[in-house]
Amino acid sequence: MFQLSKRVEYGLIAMRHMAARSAGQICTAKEIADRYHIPYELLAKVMQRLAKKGFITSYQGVHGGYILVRSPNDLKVSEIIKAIEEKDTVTILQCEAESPEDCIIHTTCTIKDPLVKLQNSINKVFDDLTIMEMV
Amino acid sequence: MFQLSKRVEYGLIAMRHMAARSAGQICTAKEIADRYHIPYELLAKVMQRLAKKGFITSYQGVHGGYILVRSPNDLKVSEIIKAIEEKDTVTILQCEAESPEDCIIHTTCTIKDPLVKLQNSINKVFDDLTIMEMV
DNA sequence: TGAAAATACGACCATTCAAGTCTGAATTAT
DNA sequence: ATAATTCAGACTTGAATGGTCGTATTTTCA
Repeated sequence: MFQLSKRVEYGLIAMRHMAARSAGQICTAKEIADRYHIPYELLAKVMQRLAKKGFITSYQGVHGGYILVRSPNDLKVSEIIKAIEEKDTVTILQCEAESPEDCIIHTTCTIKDPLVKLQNSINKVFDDLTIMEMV
Repeated sequence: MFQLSKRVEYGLIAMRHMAARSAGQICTAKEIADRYHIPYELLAKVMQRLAKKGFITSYQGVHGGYILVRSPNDLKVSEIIKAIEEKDTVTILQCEAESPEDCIIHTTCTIKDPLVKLQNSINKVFDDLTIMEMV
């Protein structure tokens, strides 16, 4: 509970790794998987997702791999989490996640307002950390 | 992912509810379950846990129920989360949760340090919000 | 031209966890 | 006694997560 998924952890490790490389240098999924002892197939899927979302560019073929698109200091951790989880919010409250009407509690939910404020504070924390600061 | 569990949500709702009551007034699990349309059995278990951890005092029997032990402005949200989840840390990183040796990555994990800092910021957010501020 | 190295994509499985339910106690006021 | 409550488990179900596998497709290069 209240943990980042392995997918996100792997994604952050990969992004950090690429950021540490000199710009424009290509990285393969295999190389990263080996280096950090993480399962290749899973990492590969994460990177494919990151590629699809435009964070990294993919190159197929023998000397293929991935390259960072944006500058590390322009890459918020929050963005990467959202991309990997395919959500557009990082939400601690469950009722927020689905459509508000689905939540039976909704109308009587007394903790929502204070926790939304708390949510904003947490979002800020994730927004403020960039990949740049991780390398 | 990255959400509070229903248990925690229900627990916070219950704690807030009791805090809103005049001090010393007894509340039953059934009353709270009805009031907020949450499943009684689940809420009951959450409150039993909170009782065991000393946040509320339980009274059995016909006019039994629960009463807040401490003052609402002394009740950090972080404490309640930890009590309900039976963890002594609220941890976003998975490698942190188990014993560090279990994590194969551990030795090569590059994102740990920065995320621990981020963790601290988040902890602060949960520490700073009290039940008092929710009522 | 064929083999090798890489990404791309989807199906699949196993395990865990959360949520919820149920059953049966023990306690206590009336 | 009976009813209302907490207490303590076991149990079921469903979904999500982590991980694996198989099979394309693309590209380089010997």
